[in-house]
Amino acid sequence: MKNSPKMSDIAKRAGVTLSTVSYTLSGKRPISDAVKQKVYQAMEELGYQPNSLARALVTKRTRIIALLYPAWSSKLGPQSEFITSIAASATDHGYALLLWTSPLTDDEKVMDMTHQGFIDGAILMEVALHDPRVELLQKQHVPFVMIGRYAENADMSFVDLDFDYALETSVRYLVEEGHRHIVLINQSAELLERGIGYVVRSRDAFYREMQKHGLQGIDCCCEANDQAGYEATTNLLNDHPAISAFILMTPWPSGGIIRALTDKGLRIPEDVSLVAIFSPHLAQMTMPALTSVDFPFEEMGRLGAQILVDKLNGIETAARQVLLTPPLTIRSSSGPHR
Amino acid sequence: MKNSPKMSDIAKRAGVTLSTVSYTLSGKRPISDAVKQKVYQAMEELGYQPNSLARALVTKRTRIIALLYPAWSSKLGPQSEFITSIAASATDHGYALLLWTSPLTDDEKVMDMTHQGFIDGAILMEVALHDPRVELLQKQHVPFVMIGRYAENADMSFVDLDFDYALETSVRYLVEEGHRHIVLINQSAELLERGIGYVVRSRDAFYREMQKHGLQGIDCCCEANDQAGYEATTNLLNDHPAISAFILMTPWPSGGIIRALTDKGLRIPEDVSLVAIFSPHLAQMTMPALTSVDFPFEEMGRLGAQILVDKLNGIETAARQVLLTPPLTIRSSSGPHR
DNA sequence: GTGAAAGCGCTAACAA
DNA sequence: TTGTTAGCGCTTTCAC
Repeated sequence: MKNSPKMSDIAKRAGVTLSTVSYTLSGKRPISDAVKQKVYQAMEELGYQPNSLARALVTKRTRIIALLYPAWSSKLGPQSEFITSIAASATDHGYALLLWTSPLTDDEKVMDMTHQGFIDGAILMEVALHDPRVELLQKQHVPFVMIGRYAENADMSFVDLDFDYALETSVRYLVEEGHRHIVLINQSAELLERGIGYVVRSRDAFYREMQKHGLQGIDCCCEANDQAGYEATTNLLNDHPAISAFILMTPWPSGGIIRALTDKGLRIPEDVSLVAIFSPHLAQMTMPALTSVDFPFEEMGRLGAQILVDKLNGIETAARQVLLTPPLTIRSSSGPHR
Repeated sequence: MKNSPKMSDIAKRAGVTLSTVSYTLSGKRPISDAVKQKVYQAMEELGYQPNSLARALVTKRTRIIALLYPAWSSKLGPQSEFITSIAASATDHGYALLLWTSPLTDDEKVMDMTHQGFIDGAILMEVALHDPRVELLQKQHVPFVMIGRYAENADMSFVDLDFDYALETSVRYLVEEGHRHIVLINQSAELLERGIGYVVRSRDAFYREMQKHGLQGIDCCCEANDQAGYEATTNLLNDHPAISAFILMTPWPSGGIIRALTDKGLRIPEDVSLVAIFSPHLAQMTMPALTSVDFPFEEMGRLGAQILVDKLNGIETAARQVLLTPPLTIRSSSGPHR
């Protein structure tokens, strides 16, 4: 980092010019073997490392993509499962991933990094129905793809779980098993208020499907911890003793939920059925293992990165929209109502 | 991104020189209010966004730090809990976090990004006892801190959980509760073979403490999934029917472990005790909630970022070494042996 | 208080 | 096959 050799140093030592060194490195020009030898040797001897900052300044490509996620979800929780798959996929395509937390509030500074040329494109997480980041990115002509969806998605690329489908499937399954009193344990109230797409969509889809079956649903926002799950469940059970099924959108409270059920003397799945929308990992960590619409974090992350990279490479210019519909996997937490 | 205005454009429009614009922005020189006005207005009108790539080229600071983690742990699992806290902390200090997966195998390309001046410093995760990345970073004079430890840590900064302490504590607790046949469910065999610090240290500390009590321990590597947990437990129980306690180092198999126990007709904690070294979130997701040395992901990540930033800002030049010793939190998965 | 000009380390025309 | 040179968009020294 300190006084590192530059191309001119290599050139001097190899007895050629700067550009020859550059071309040797990039291979964009035929170079005689003799010269190649000398250049490589000089680089070796001096321990040369190209300065990609300088390179990026002229090529206008950094090979870095940003992952933008709201600052308030620093406890990203399960969402963080996206991160590793996006990063892995980006790496495979020769890109590095820059994590960039943007306070949704401060529109000005949000993109500080974005526009300054540090990134070639962006992936948005936790997209709200009306997300200021979307407009900003569009205005700045930064290529981006969303994990999640905006309200109005024409001409925008995204990858999302089809939450409408996920909740229809879950509700229908439970209803077919004879359940009539079903509750949706949704994400925290904060996320709902902020209008985060999947939180709103899940709730709406839940009620829509319940109505379709002539049933009245109950929904409830739950903070992402054990305790909150316990309390929410206890309260719900007190208020509506007829409840026989829960749909869980968030994993952290599930321990508390199961404990509350057990403490009430209710058995799973004999007395109460549980259906989750989790990653398979998490769905199988509880006892009993949860029936679940397995959330395809891995696939979604990979696809998101793929789509962005294609866009950056000019392979795909049209918007790509992917909605995934993984099947319901029946495990041990659900069964017929009796 | 496309034809964005540069400083010279602002200068022209404001009727001043390039350098005046630069100084107006940086505030490193007194500028008359009249000029300031004109400059700001011009920036406003043209929608100016400074190009930080160019800036970084001259200042030699990108305000980006890299998080290096081995490519093979793309399913970083719980380790990913570090990522969000590191990112949040970095953001607070004005740095962005660049995720960089380095194949431990290919020493050459590992640091591709590092040396090229794109990053000011690095945080290493999943540090092996003999980690090639450490030597590379040292050779390149890139400031770094480790989450985890090297074999030889003189003059190097790190933050780590004190696994010796964690295992001593766990074993001692179980022994005091009367358990004599204790097994350690460790991370996957691959991690152990690669010599990842905490995996090796945990195993060694486990046997050391068992020996201290005149006991013979059993350890077992387990892949990070439900099924592996089930099988490992079933096999262990068949081979050593006297086992009455498990220490769990990795969360994903725990569902399978609990199910295997239940299927054998063993109750927790009446017949078998479980002690985990997890994040509190995960420890409380199972039923019963796990007694655990709560893994301080949040704190470790925050501290790691803090230490690196201090180093980058020249506040702290000496190496800082932090070893955390969180207490054992007794929950419902453990009790006296009988 | 402001301006002129020399780089930062590289890429890529343009020439030979 | 190789050399020369003009930038990329900014910071900062040196002058005024």
